[in-house]
Order: sequence, then C-alpha cells, then structure tokens
Amino acid sequence: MEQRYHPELIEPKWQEYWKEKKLFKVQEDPSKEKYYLLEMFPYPSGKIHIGHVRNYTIGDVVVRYKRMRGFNVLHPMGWDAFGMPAENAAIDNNTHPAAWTYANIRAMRKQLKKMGFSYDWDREIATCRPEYYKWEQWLFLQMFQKGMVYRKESYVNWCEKCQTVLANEQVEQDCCWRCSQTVQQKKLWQWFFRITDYAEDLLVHCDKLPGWPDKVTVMQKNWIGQSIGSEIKFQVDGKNEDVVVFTTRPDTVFGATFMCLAPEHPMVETLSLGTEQEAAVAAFVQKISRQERSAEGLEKYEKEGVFTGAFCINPATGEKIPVYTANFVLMGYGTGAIMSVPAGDQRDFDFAKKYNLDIRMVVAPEDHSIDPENMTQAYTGQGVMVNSGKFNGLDNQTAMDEITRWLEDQGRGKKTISYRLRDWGISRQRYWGAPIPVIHCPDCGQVGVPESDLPIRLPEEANLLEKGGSPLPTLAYFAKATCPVCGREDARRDTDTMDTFVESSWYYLRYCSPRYTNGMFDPEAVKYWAPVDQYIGGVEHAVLHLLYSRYFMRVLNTLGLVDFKEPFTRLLTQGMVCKETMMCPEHGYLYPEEAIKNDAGSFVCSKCDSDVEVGRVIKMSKSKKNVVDPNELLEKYGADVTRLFSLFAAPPERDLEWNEDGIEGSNRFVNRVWRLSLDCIEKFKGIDPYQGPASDIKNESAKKLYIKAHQTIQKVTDDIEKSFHFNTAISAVMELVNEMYTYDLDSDDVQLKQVMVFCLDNMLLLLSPILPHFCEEVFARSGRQHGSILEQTWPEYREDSLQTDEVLVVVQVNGKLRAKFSMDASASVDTIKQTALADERIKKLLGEKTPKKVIVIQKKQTLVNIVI
RNA sequence: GCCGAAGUGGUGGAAUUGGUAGACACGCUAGACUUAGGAUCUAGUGUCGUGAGACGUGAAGGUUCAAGUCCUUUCUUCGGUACCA
Repeated sequence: MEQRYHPELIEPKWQEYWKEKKLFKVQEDPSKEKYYLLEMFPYPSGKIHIGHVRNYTIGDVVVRYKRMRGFNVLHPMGWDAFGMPAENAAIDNNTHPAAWTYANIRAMRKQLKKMGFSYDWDREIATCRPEYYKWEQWLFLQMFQKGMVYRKESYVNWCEKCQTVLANEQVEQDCCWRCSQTVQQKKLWQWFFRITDYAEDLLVHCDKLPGWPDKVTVMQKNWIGQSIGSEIKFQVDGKNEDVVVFTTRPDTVFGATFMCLAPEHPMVETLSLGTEQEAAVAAFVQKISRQERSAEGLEKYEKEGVFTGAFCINPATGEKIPVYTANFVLMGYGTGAIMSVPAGDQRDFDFAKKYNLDIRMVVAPEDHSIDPENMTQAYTGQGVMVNSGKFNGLDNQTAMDEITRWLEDQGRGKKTISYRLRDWGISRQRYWGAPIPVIHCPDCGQVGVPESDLPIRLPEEANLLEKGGSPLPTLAYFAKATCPVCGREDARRDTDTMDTFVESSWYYLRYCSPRYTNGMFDPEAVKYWAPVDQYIGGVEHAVLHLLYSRYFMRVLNTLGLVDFKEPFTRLLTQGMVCKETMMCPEHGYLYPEEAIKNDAGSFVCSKCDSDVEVGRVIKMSKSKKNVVDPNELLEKYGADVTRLFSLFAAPPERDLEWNEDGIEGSNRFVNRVWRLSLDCIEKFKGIDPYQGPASDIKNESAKKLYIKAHQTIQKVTDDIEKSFHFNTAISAVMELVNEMYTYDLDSDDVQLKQVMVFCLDNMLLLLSPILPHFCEEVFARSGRQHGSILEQTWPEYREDSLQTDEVLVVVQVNGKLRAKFSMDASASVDTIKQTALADERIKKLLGEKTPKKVIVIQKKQTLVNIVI
C-alpha cells in the first residue's frame, strides 16, 4: 500500500477525467432544478493569490455539494479584464496592456485549472474582448436614447506635469504618485448614468433581500442615504434671484444667520462679481480646486470659507444674512447650498466661531437653558421653539412640518427627499477600457453611433503615452468621425472609455449564453439561469459593485430585457485575506519573497540590501504586492490539501491574516485518511455498509461509532447548507476519522466491519466537495461503485441514530463547575437533581448549608446549578 | 470624519436559542518505533499555584442562578468612502 497520497500523480489524472467526461459542462435542462453559483470574477493581475483560492474554493465546494443534491448547476469563470493596472504595467514594463492582460489570463487560467475547480470553461469570457463590450456599448445606446445617460461637467484629479488624469489611488498626499507634482482638480465634461432615478427603489428593496447579510444591506442603505427635509428659497438681496438650500432641519430656519455655497456652485462667481470680495472668492475657489473633493479627502482639510460679498434674505425672519462659500459644502449633495444654523449644527457652529458670525438659539432643550454667548457647542437635540415668531413654544418636531407648510404657502419652500447617492460618472480618460459609442458633431451635438457600427473597437495596436495618458485622442483614425446624422466629416469620436464597473455590472448574464451574437444574452438562457442563486465575493465590494449591479438589472428591467430586478438572490461576503506590506526605500513595495529575513529578525530587500519597512496588515492586492502565490503550496501539497487548508483556516466571512504554519496539519489529515481508507478497502473487501438503526447494533463501541457517523453527516450538511462554515464541517470529519482510528480493523465482529464500511463510504462523500481528486481516487479504488464520485448522491443521516442513551450532567455550585456524571437520557428532572445533590464532591461543598435554589436545565446541555 | 465589521491560549480558530470557555488543528514537551526522521504512533499542553483552588474571551461597568454571548461606555485593528477592482 502506498503510504502517502501523491497529488502530483493523482490530481492531473482526475482533472483529465473530468474534462474528458465533460462533467462540468452544463446546459439548460427544464427537467432539473437549476442552481447558479457565481464567484466574483478576478481582475487578471498576473497570478492568483490566496484570496482568490479561498473565494473560489468556497464556491467550488458548494457547487459540488449542490450537484450531489441533484441540481443542474451553472458555475462559470471569466475575467474582469479592463482596468488601470494594465496601463501601469505597460508603462513600467514597456509592454502593451492587451498583451499583458492576455498573458495574465493564460497564467491565471492555468493556476485555476490546477486547483481542480469545477468550472464550465466553455463559458469563459473576458470583458476586454469586442464580442463582450459590443453589448455594453449597445446597452449604452439604449440608455442614451431613453435619457438614462447624460453629460455634465465634473472634476478629475489632474497632474499638470504628466498631463494626465489620476485615479484617487494614484494621488499620494495631494501629489502625483509618478512625479510628486501637486494634483489639481480639473473640470471635464463627462458621462453619467442616472442611478439616482432608482435611489428609492434600490433603497426599498434592501429590505427585501433576505439572502444577503444585514451588514451589506445596511451599508447600501447608508450609501444611498435618504434624508427627508425641505428645500427653502433665500432671495438674493437686491436681486430677483434665489439661492435654494436643502435642509433636514427646516425647524431651525429662524436661526439661519448665514449661508454657505459649495465652491463649485455656479452662483459663487456671479454673487461675488463686482463686489470687493471678488478677488478673495476667486482665490479661495482656486485654492479649493487643489483639494481632494472625495468624502475621505474632505475630512483632511480644515473647514474654511470666504464671504462672497452678497447677502440673502432669510425668508422666515426677513433679515439680511451673509453668503459664504465653504469647502465643507458639496456640490453633489442636496442643492450644493446650505443655510447655516450655528446654534443647531456643529459644523455651522465651528464656522460661525471662526468667522465671528451670529449665533441664535431657535431650538432650546427643555431641561436647561443655553446662553448663545457662552455656548461651546451646538445643541442638536430635540426641544422647544424659541426666537421663531409664531412658532415659539411648539416642540421642534411639530414645527418642522408647520414651518415647511408656512414657507410653502409663501412659495419659499417645499418638502423634499434628498439622497446622498450621486449619479454614476462612467467616463474615464483612459485607454484600456470600452470606448463610449458617441460621436460629437459641431452641428448635431452628441450622437450615438449607429448600432450597425458596433462594436466601436479599441485600437489594440495603439501605444500608451509615457506618462500614463490615453493615446485615443491623439489617434486621428480613431478620433476622427463622420456624423451619422448630418454627415459632417469633421465630427469627433468620444475618446473616453467606460468605468470598468460597467463590465462587472452585467457579466453574470453574459455567462448564460456567452457566445450569443444577437444581443447581450439569449433571453431563453437568462430566463432559465438568472438570477444568480448564490454570489460569493469579498466584502470590499459591499457597496459599489453590488449596488451598480442592482442598478443595472433595474435598467434592463425598465428596458424590458429581463423580468427581474435583483441580480443576486443570496450573497456570501467573504472576509479578506490580509498580509503585511513590505516597503523598500529604494524599490517601493516588495513581494513577500523579495524581503529576506536577516539574522537580527528584521527584513532586507533582496535587490539592494536596504532595510525593509514592515507595514500594516492589509488586504492582499497586486498594487501593494503583499500577495501570496499558491504555486508553492500546490507544488508541495497539491490542490486538495491547499483547498482543505484554505477552508479550515477560518469561517468564510472572517478576515484572515495569512499564515500557512497550519498547512502541515491539513496534509497530515489527508494522509491519515489515505492510509485508513486503503487499509479498510483491503480488509473489508466484499462487506456491505451497515444500513439499519443504531439500536440494532450489539457491539457498544460499534454503536457509538455509527452514531458518530450520523452526527457527522448532520453536522457537515448543516454547516454547508446553513452557514458555509466549512472549518467546523472539516473538524467534524476529523473527529470521525480520529474515532475510526481507535478501532481494531482486524476484529471479527461483522457488524463492526459493516459500520466501518458505512463510515468510510460516507466520510468520502462528505469530503468529496472539498478533496475532489483525493476522494475520486479512493472511491475508484474501493471498487464497489462505478463512475465518478461527483455523480453520487449526498448522504442522508438517520434521525433514529443521532443520539446515545446517556447524557452528561454538569453540576455547578453558584455557577461554578464542580462535578459531572453521566445518566440515562430518560432520567427525570427530580432524579437528576437528587443525583447531583448526592454527589460526594457536591455534598462536601454544601456542608451544613441548605441550597437556596436548585436549577435544572435540559436543553443543549443537561446542567444543574445549585445556589447557596 | 462618516458607514460597516472584528478582537477568545504561544498560533488559526470552536462554543444554534445566555448553560462544561478553549472542540478541531498548528506549535511545543515527553515517550515509543526506527539505520534515519521534517514519517508514524502514544501521552501532555489557557494562566498562576506544590496542592486544594483562584483567575481567565481587548478594557471598564451593569443585568442574571448563570455572560465570549444581552445592555452602557471605551480602546485597537481591518474594509469601504464614489477614478484600485
């Protein structure tokens, strides 16, 4: 008998077998119940890392389990192949994004195949292929026709020196990551999807996704950020013009002593025009344009503002109040203007203190009074109206509605709902993406390209500019176009490409009919397979990717292309696999293998010997190079052990700091099972598994083992079905194996032999989704069944064989464990109590005292607590 | 900053509804077998204490017969924060 499992011989053999028998190829089959399981497709960064291994192993186990349960399972794989890293790599290594991407896909596909994942590879897609993005362009045109896409000016990070747009990731401390020049904000005309039209629908349905983790729907709700409030018009002093503000606190309007506009607000310039503040305002707006305007960036800057030189009339008080422009007001939220109530809002309060502006109490707490002269912070709580004319004395909740109605009657306000969610900007001034299918004509404006011209191909032979800029605008043969409407020949093609989130918003539908040429997908195939029954991916996608996908299905639903709105019925968000970063002062981020540990225990760079700075433990990502390639594990232990270990390390939703010290244990387990199985096969030839109830087994230890086996089936099934907690499923099987090891394989007891055969068979079935190659091999060697273990059915446990006749009773005195004994499971509460009190150790502890109370619990645990 | 998570032995983690804290592993210690061992097997292993016992789930309070689990406050770390995907 071979003493060891040899993955290098066995795994390729079964991979070949599965391929030959086309076991993972699926087709629509109305006679079977479908199950569509999808893992988030990878960006082809070059190599898969442990995070991918974990993600795809989880999915593969569920897929194999569902197949054994009789489902017709769709399990595809593909590549999120457009994106910025390809451009960066092209600049760094003097390659072409396409060449780099396709080479990476080849390498990663090979690695995935080595892992034995059960994909239907015939359905593979890559989003950078024209056959894919053609349909994305087609959809863009449909949306364009329906007014679901529009253009507006918005800001990008701009490096003047490199003459290029930078992603947020490429901005380091306000500077360009390549040249360290200070980054500017530059205004460009860009395309937007009107996702805000669906804000309410997306929000409402967050509560109708029972298969999603609450934390994800909570994050989405907060992201959409509905707030109910009012729009109030403030007339500009001396002009027939209004500034419209959005506020969630219309009750405080009497306390509005100044206003703030976003620096990008169109009225900032017009209001300051001709005042002595004109220059100061222009300077301020210029200054702010250098500041990062992201939510995260905003917090980095001190709150500041400047007087515009203009005043507005507070519609409630009739007073003139100054209008400021301030960096903490966002153009993208509400109306881009706020009324400032320093007594009731902390930011307004800080601002008022800084610029010496009036503070007036309008909502006062009921239990104490506040003097606006001496207050140190805003009062944001509930209270009673003061200084508010005829509304004085009302509670502020009532006043909210009444003041809104009052303003409405005067035509100065109305109740509105505002969302934090902004429209989705999809224009990218990049090369490696899907071209936006629009032609700009001097006469006709923006014109969609005719459908017959699709796809608008990305010119793959183009070379990237040295500093990272897109070459598309410089390519006359690409950028020059004839207007499809009027035929003008000096029209210009849009040279922006689409955000890569667009590709990932619908790829799961393309998998249903990946080679379909008459549309985005074959409606029949989508009808059968969609929506995705189980989606699995990193929790870092909780908001953007998942929200965009939900939005896209609503768009397709509106366009009549699909009959559902929610793309993913169930969602599992796995935790991230993390690792510390390694930073060399000379060479930047290092791969783990490039940082060498020296005798002193610190790290040095393998290229230049400099001391390496060990950074924080963060999610594995190609850009930070803190990635662990599974190849080494695959070489040494094979796919099955690697799969087992990645599942055994932690439950899927937990973040994991990568550490492979434990893999020896997984390897040891697999080899233990190997030896035990081959031993059993040899010794129990011709013996059939025991089938009956546990109560018919005479040998007590055989009975115990049999019950353990049924408990294991139950535990593993529940863990997979209910929570995807494979780590505990695996430890349950380990317990069974440990127990099987204690039995004498040479015993003459026939029932024991039958029980052992039962255990062996079922153990293999339970492990087969996790260790598919291994289990195929052992299953084949057992010789009692034919075909693949994949085609077997999942084991069932017997309800009548899950319990032993004895229960363990634990006895506590004042909640502290003092004794335990086992008893017949049918013992009465009274018998248990008496037995506990009669226990020697308990008697000693009680001494003369009489227990105040004796509590007997018979739930998961039989427990007696004696209170003295 | 804001939104969402997570903190349990030397390590990864376990503990349906509050009910034996530390399952299952890694590591370590000792032993067995062996020409050999980075193979395998057996036993031990939360901390303090010779012991009885005491203490122990990031920290501090609280509820309860009983708290890792519920409540309040707080600290640290991670993810997202709209152009990384």
